[in-house]
Amino acid sequence: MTRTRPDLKVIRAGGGAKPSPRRGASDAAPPPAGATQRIVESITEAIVARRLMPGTKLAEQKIADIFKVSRTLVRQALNQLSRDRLVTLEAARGACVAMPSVEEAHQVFELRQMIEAAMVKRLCRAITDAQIAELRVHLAAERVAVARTDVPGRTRLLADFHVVLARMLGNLVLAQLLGDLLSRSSLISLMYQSTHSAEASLEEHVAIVDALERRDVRAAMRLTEDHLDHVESNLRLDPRSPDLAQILESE
Amino acid sequence: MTRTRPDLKVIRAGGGAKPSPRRGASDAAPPPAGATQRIVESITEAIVARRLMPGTKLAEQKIADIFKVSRTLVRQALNQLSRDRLVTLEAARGACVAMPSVEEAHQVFELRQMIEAAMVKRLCRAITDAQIAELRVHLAAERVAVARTDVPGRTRLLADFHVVLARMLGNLVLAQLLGDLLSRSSLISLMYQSTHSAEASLEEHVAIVDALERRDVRAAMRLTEDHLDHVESNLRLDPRSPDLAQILESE
DNA sequence: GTTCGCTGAAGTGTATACACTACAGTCCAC
DNA sequence: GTGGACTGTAGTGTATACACTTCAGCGAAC
Repeated sequence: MTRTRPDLKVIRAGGGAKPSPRRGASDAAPPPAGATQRIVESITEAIVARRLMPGTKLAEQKIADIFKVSRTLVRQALNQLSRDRLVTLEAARGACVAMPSVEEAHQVFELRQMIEAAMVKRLCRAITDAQIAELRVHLAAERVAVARTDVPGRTRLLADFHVVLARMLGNLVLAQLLGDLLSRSSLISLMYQSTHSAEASLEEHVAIVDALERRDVRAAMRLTEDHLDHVESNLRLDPRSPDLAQILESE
Repeated sequence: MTRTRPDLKVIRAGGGAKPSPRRGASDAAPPPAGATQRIVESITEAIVARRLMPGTKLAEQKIADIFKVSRTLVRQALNQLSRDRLVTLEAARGACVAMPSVEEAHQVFELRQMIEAAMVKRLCRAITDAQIAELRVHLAAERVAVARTDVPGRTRLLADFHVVLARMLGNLVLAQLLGDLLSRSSLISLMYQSTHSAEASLEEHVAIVDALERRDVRAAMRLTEDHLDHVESNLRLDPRSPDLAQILESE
């Protein structure tokens, strides 16, 4: 028996409102930019915002009805999402919101550690005072969201911090890659995290910016690696409830 | 006027023969793994093997005829390829083999430098003697291909060296990412490289493996960064013929 | 009572049809 | 002779149709 299948209409909750300024710093593709992209962004946002739980079946026709389009466009969207690893496609069985394995979770965080440490290293040499100020503004926004326990907002801001860093290197390829990894990280957190300490993440972000301001390469790298270690170790990666549910369902 | 449009049948030359053991160390999806994937791999292989030149128009119906399928599957394949940045999709104008800009080329190599240096750093602590031996075997194969000036073979082997390193960390996410970046690098080399010194690349690979064998972290990282710097600086990234052609065509 | 096989519904995989956009070549007006 | 509007064609964007796979439910045989 499948658990309470959440109504797929959650996909649209707040869907088109936030055009998700990510995924296109170069191609400013506004509203008429293909209906497929709209579907991709809505579903991505729904997953990252934790309205769609891992394992949720994504039936093509139902999504098509919700968006008032044909299955053709939905299939394109699901294919794209599967390349982002946010949904899994099983041959002739359809699409589900992905359930990343413990191993995959670890690999994603390891890769982020490698990339973000290298990124911060270069940033120490390249960052300007204006960019430092910009980071301070971002941190202030994080602090507000954390203070008012605005869960969706703080989740997004805490993740965007890393993308903002990436963009400051002026490397769009890097920025997009990190955006993808952060989406996957969101899904992983959703699946395995019990109580993530948003306050701790915020303070670690502050420490990283402090190190950047001092141009302290060694400290910035170590703080970044520690931060990601900390986030990962706060996950419940030991075989517990989510995996249990998965096992029970697949039997 | 478009330049001499090479016959699209080049897509199939040697197509299904080499199932391209890349792109799926986990999902061993052999022949019946969807016709779409077959098309993606054929076109990818054709681009990387330099049978399809940058800018070549990829008309859906023509490709559909070649593979004896409907446009539906071709569209799926082209969408996937566009996410790999190997082809560009222009709204209502169709698909072309991508022509990465100078800026994008630099960003790809910068990202590779960041990732591969970090990868080699970790590898110094984790690599086993058996894996060193495996690398020596790979280097021997590279040497043979370089010696007999087997251009397609040496190109593939020189690129695979980096993927082999990635796989040795046991991180599939990393390995797949690097595979994608190497495809893009191949396209970039194809577009901008005049005479790449395969011998130099080979010797630099040897030096990296030597450093790995000594577990010399500092040297391994520096050699890796230098290697990629060298490859990039051997490209003709100054505005020359390819860009000129591009500019003339877009006016 | 359990297990195997059947059947029907639901859903995916692929092909085809049709509308619309972009482009080239032509024709007409000036 | 040149510039601009027109029209035909090629090609993309989306929808729909149909075949096939999967799965749940039911019934019969053991």
